[in-house]
Amino acid sequence: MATPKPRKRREPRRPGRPRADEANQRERLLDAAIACFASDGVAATSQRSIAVKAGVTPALLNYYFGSKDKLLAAFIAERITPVVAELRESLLAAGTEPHALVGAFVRGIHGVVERYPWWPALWVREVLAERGALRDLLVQQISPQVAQLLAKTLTGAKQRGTLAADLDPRLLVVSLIGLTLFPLAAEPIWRRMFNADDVDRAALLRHTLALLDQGLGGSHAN
Amino acid sequence: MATPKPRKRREPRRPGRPRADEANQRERLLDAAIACFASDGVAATSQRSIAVKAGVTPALLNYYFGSKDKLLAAFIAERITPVVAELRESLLAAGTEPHALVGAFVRGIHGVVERYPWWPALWVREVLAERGALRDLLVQQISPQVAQLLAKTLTGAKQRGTLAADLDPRLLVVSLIGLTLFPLAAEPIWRRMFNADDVDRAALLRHTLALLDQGLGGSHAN
DNA sequence: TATTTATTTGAACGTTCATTTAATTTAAGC
DNA sequence: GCTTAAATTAAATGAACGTTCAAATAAATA
Repeated sequence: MATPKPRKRREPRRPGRPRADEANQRERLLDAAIACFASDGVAATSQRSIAVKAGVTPALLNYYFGSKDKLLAAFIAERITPVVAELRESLLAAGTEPHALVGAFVRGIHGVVERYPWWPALWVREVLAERGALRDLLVQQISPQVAQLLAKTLTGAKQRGTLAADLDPRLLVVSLIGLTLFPLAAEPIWRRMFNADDVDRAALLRHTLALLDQGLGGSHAN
Repeated sequence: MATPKPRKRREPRRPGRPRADEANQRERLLDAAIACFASDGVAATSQRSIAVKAGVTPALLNYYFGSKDKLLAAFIAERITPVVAELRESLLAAGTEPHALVGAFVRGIHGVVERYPWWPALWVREVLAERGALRDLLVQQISPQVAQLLAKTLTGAKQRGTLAADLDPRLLVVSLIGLTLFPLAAEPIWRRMFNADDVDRAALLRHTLALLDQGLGGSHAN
């Protein structure tokens, strides 16, 4: 467990306003919630487990957020939406040439994950599931800002011939996400699986860009 | 909902052994469980919700499976493991040339998903999560049979120069899974997102193989 | 036909969940 | 220093959970 346990272990915290240290509880609680969401999934996370991780009682969560639903809403508004807006900006700055655009996307995702390690696991998990907690958000808000933008630009590139003819621009967006988000989400697994301690994020990034650039390469009969 | 509701709707089923129709309850219950697992996640699925979907009481689940844990174990043993073994066979039959091997993998996954539509969503969801219900299974049993086999063969190919030099064979396995399983898991989403009713599974397969074959293609300055 | 065995429910148990309320402690403002 | 406001917990609520068990009903066997 990465999260530090509640500071001292002395007597079990009594009621009452705390001694002025330990400000920004709200942010701490959000952090704890995200950690639980990422490891157990949103639906399977109880307020109790979040509270335990943060070293408080479940009642405090409702003091700050009102309810479980509102806690999720706060998480989305304060920790998801801003990052997506940022990602969109970097795409807009990358222009319309496919290799540059795709590179910007892959690098952009890597950049996000660098700062928010929980991002890919949570994202993959809560979007792909039929009743995932972030699914509606993706389709209604994120997708227009990022995926549609990408697809539109790639469609233009294909018409100009700067994108291979047998690729579907819309499917390429999906492939891109699968090619970046998935390996990052699965990182702990393939590290263990392949004893791949020698591979760092930069190597993963290079590998991904190389695959996108040229495919498998080598000679082949097919 | 795909699962047919309990046949008749008359009076609310009393106790007692049923009238000889409606055999293989066990399989029906497993189907219902899988449907719930796929849409809500394993941890968030209650026995009650499975029972409701199958039109029985929660007690019956425990009659057939003993407990929630054993139900999960039965699901894995009876519905996951056999398919993996099958997939492994098709890889062994594909030989060692990278393009053929990779093609066999991609086609193999598509074949599995054709028969078991719940496969990708469940897989992605329960493996990527830190405490996912299938994670240990993957690392300890599936991975050696499929992923390690792939990685080993690809490593050999790279040494013989039939695989691009700047690809990492182990990471390529991860890329492959991301490139096939992820788009299939996300199918309902990108269909809606891009109004992509014109794209069928065969088109997705062609697109994926094309991307693997040549990358983005087109002309580029980079 | 009589008896045993298999399958199913209803009802109950103790646990955990999200949420509310009252009490408690400290900080902040006057 | 007094009063008010903010932050926190303990305790309580009712709903949902997994599980167990006796009773009920039909099938299978003798």
